[in-house]
Amino acid sequence: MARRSRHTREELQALIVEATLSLVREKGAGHVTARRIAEVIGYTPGMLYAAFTNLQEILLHVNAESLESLHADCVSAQDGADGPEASLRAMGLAYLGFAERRTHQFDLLFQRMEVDDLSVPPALSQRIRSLFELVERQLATLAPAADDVALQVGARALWSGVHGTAALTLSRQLYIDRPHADREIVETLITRFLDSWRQAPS
Amino acid sequence: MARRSRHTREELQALIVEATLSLVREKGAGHVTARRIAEVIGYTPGMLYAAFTNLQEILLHVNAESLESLHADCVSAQDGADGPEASLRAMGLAYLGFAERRTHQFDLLFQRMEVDDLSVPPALSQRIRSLFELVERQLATLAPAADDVALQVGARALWSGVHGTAALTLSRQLYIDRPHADREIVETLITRFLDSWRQAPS
DNA sequence: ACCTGAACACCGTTCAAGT
DNA sequence: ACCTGAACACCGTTCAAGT
Repeated sequence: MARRSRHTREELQALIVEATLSLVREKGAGHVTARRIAEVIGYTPGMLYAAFTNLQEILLHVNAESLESLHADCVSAQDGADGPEASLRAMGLAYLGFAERRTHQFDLLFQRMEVDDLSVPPALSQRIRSLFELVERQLATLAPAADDVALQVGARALWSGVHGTAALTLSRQLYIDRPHADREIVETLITRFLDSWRQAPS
Repeated sequence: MARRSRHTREELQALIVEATLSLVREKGAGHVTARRIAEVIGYTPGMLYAAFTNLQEILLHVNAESLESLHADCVSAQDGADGPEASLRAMGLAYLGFAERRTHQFDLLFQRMEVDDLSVPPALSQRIRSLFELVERQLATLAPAADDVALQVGARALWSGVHGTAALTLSRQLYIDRPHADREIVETLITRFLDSWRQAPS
């Protein structure tokens, strides 16, 4: 086949990431192959290696997009909330909701990859930090006297619980027989954490 | 090559699982292949399919072994502890310790597999339940009035936090720059949860 | 210069054929 | 009966050769 079109490297990268993202959403990362990505965008597999160093780097960019969505979901969940506690609850439910609706993306996002020498896209690590900052901000409002370390540790303690609940729900390892158990667990977690946080934030 | 030895199906299964476990420990599940397993035990790859239906089933049995170790670690951590709070703290640290020492096993254990039609080995699901029961028991001691549902939800809320901390630490997504941040986070989590739990367990 | 097409060194899994 | 060896339909990645 002849040359199909002229795309700059950046356009090719965007095409590839978009195609890969849709494959991940539909089938899961396990079914994504270089040959299938190439097929979707109408190129040969070899061409991918002109735009990225390997398949793993492409998946890292998919993760950056996923985290962008997750972050946006959390921010807009907070928008409708009244006060820091409601805000944290809304964020927690949004996080669970993302894990349920975009299961394959969530899986890929938190699955440990062997990142040999690839640079993690800056958008990726930046968005994770931002997520924690959203939590820290609400905790700070609830306890203005808390210092930075307490806020950082507290936000990570609380959010590890939300994340763990989402992760265990997806891997069906929660072993509890109640409808919407995940939401109940996250509600409990947030209630109890804030209970204690309000009394003594340090 | 001629027949090398006579093994019953059960002996073969044990050989295979043991070989696979050691490959997982050394290199991670991503580097485990049917050909490598066969090489370790001195058979041909095809033979694996006389003992198991596929590679995935073998990995499920590896998970059963891993969970056995994790459970044993948690139980023996409790043995040295004085009282329910110390017991939960010791378990939490043991859980983190397992995730750190046996990283590849932990990864495989909580990575979502597409379990087509394979039966999860009963030892596997049973051990997860047992882990939660260890937590429930300590929570019950702290609040004898708590009902079963509160205990189940509480144990999962608390343990999702411990699990989430371990998972985020391994995937380097905690983004906090403190030595032993994971332990600090788990300590915080347990302290705050119990703080609230003691006051109002329901 | 951009992209292809073929190749290389791998996979998981099956199954006829050997012993 | 037990196990092999070869095959099938795939992989990710590279790179000489075409346009």
